[in-house]
Amino acid sequence: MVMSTRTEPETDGIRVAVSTVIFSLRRGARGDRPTIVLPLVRRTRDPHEGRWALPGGWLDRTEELDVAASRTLAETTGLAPSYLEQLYVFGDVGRSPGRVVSIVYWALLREGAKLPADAENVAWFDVADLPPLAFDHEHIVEYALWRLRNKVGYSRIAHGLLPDLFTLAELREVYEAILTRDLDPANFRRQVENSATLIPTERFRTGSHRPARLYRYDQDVELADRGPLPHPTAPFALSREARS
Amino acid sequence: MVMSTRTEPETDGIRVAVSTVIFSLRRGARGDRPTIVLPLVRRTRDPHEGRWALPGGWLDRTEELDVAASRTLAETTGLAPSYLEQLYVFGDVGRSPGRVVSIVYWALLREGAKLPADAENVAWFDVADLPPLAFDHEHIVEYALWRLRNKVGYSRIAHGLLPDLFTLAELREVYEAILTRDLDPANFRRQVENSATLIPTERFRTGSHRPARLYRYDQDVELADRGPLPHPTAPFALSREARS
DNA sequence: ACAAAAGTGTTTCTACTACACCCATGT
DNA sequence: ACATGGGTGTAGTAGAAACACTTTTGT
Repeated sequence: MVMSTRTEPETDGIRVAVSTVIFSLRRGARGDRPTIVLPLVRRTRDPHEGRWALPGGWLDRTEELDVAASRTLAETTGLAPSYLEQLYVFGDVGRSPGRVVSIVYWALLREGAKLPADAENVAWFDVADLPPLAFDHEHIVEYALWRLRNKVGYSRIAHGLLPDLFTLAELREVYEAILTRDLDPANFRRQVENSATLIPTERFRTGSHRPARLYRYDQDVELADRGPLPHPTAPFALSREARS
Repeated sequence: MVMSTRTEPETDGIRVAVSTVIFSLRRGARGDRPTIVLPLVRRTRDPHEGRWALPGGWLDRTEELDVAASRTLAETTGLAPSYLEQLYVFGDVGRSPGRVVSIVYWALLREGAKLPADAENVAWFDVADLPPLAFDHEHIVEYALWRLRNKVGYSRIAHGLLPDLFTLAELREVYEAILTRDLDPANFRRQVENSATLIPTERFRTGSHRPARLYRYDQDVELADRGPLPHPTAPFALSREARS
């Protein structure tokens, strides 16, 4: 360790936090377009007490970054994400008392995620109708939505919001919810069929009108191209502890 | 401040560093395709002493993130970048002794950047022919190159490597250097002309064969779409202190 | 029978590609 | 004059968009 008696720039006292923007899907009344929702946590202590904020926490010294994101995600929702990616680092000097550098991830949860029964001060919000948020979290959510809308155009990321089996109409509705505009069902069908990322099954969704074929993921295709970055550490399977 | 006597996860002792991958352009013998180059710093102290590393330094508690990136960039090259963007945060537990979270930026410098005369232990390297690097900097450079190659396809980012006036052939050579493949001059011309991001001037580059028209940037068009992110803080004009 | 969603066919439009060709200058 | 890079023209191709149409179910 190099010690110096000169007055040097102060590099200690910077705290590192990890937060996650968690997107999921909520289907409303039958026939309505589904909406993108995210869970927020009501703050119970000082800066911005009472305001809604992104789930997060302090980074532990021995904890990988994506594990920290998965951990806070699991603590909030009790679930493991179907997709997790680093979003951005927000570290403006004035964004929080003291100097806090927030490493923000964004994640997808499959449709129908339920908050654990013991979850207090946690609630789902429609991204189109958010309350005032703590810190600069409104900007963060806005940027995460921008990233999601971009990524949906050139990757299979929308599949991360759906269960294992789904119809093409359900997949299209996910795209429509993210892009907030209607898509032509005929052209949409051809595009995803030509992309060779879906496997048709012999099962059908009945109950209304003509049955629709169910599709499933091609597990060999990644949800999104992450470039040369390594894959995230497998999140510890908090939601799978119950299996036999 | 909330104090606790329980044994809690340790969140102190994490250090925050800022590094920058700085790309510029080097033209070789006349007629050869230019190459993408970046400056590296030879480490003079312990972890990986003697190895080449990305320019960087510790984040000061009162310093904005992009200012820290600009600062280390200026300390290394004496110049201000034509483009600066956050790349990624690397924070693996094992990447460095102690826990270091590195916020990495990437930047472009216009062609022909010269290192300051007093620059010791700094040198330019062709990205296609790098020496072994310290820490995980090889992966970082690989990722930055991937981002550059992607971004060149959907933004005007290549202009950040050129001086104010340039020919279409020079611009095309930048694309070819980044993508490492030849482009059709005729089609390339039409693409950039249709993009309405260049303004033709009445000046021409002479000296060989038919003179080529010089173009300049349309200042109103951003180099790259940054989404809803705020623009970087204007880097303090270290290279412009001499004006009047 | 009819409504409504599933699924197919067809035309148009646009953008990129390949490549032939002409233009203007230095040697 | 001729070689060379600057610059234009044009036909072919692939994919997206628009929309008419057929199919299959529930009521």
